[in-house]
Amino acid sequence: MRSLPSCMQRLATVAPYHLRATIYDWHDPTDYWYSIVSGAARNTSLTADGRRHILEFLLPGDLFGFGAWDEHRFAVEPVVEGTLVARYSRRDVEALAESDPQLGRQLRELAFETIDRLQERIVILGHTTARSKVASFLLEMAYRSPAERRDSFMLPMSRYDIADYLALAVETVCRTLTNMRRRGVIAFTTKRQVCIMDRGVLQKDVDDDGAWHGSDGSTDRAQLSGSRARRH
Amino acid sequence: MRSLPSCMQRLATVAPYHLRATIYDWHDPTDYWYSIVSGAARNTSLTADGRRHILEFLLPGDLFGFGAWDEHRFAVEPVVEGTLVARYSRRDVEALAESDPQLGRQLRELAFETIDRLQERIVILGHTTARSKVASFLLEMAYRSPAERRDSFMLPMSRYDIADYLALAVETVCRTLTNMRRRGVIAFTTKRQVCIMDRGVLQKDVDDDGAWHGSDGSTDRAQLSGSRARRH
DNA sequence: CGTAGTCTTGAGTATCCTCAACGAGGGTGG
DNA sequence: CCACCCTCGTTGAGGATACTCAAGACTACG
Repeated sequence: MRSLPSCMQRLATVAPYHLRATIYDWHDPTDYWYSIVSGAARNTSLTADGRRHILEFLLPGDLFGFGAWDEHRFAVEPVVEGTLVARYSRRDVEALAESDPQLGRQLRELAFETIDRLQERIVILGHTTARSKVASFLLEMAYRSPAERRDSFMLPMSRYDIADYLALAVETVCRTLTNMRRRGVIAFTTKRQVCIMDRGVLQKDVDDDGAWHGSDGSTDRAQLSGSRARRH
Repeated sequence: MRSLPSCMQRLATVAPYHLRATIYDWHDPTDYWYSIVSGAARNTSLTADGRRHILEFLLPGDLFGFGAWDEHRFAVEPVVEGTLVARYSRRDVEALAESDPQLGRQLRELAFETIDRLQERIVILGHTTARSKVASFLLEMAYRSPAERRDSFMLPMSRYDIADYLALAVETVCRTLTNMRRRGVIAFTTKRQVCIMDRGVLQKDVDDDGAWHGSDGSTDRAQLSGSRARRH
């Protein structure tokens, strides 16, 4: 995780957020950019029928609030009490970038990182089985955890948040996690503290998306038409 | 659709691509940025089991190839024969931006547009029913079509591409389109030319995601737990 | 200790996937 | 010119996954 440009740090206003508060809301003007200092947040979209969808989880170091519109189209809320968020005046930063092309370049790089993160996210959502989605999610969280905690890390969010993140029902998330625990792939010290016991199996769960029956590979999938195993 | 900065146009190299060619491939160095001049392309990810997933469709005007890595992590291929693509040397453009903060700002804006597009994409993928996904896809394509063709537009990609885009089986895409046609929501002049007959119903299909049974609203969804209708 | 929210498990059902088959259209070669 | 092949598109039948509904255990907190 790249750190933010030092010249931005001087423009930062850091504040803690309560669980019920919003860091920014739908239709708020896009006057600020933000980054998580500690804690975690979720970028959420509320659909017409009151259903909720989580676009991304924001962890320490992530810069967010980017957009080409005048108003935010989604809402960002903390998922842990007292999450510390740094706020930067968009106008001030852009004025600074006007005279400092180096900062402009760094801002571009940060936007590119957001693009990478979102693209990876789309790949995860593109998986079709619950097992593949949950395995992807766990590996993503492991990857985004501090390097010394890649195999035993905290899930700051609730099971409901995970469900809305993966577009699954809460019950399915629970069942899948339980199944992985019973298979010895993961373990829980608490409900929110997870240990990856067998990263290889977890990766295999990701890759086996769509290959439910008969993993012996006897069926020549390359002969089939459709999205399953197409040669390009 | 915003047009690209004029000073970038001078750096462009335009070339047509055949169907079997790749505009850029996995692991290619990220030395160039690109934009579609005419035609269409798909940004694809090949998974371990040979399955394919389409991250986004690229249409005329879209700038792409952004990323914070040295190598591309996905491949972009044309979906129509002879797609015209403009190529820009990343180094040249960034060098230009170094001396022209205005261009740097425009590049940021373009990256922000990509972020917006990807976030919208995640919302679509987050829908759970096939009907909702396909309806979202049609509305997205309508929105991205030229303004005078918002209700009768071309689908440049195959049904297989649509399936891999929405993480559905081809057969499900076909069945859903057929169902929409039978309901009089859409119509086809050819297999690739679609007319939106009732935009309201289509929007309703998007919103009714997850509300399969009993659309009378008698069940107080706010009382239910889980991702279905949570008060936040 | 009661309440509210989170987490988990069970039972039944519906949607979507897989497998299979067929028609349409375009390109190629005998 | 027509047969042949290949891809794309569509429809049908059956089965499995994930959803809904339901209920209970667990945790935090006033």
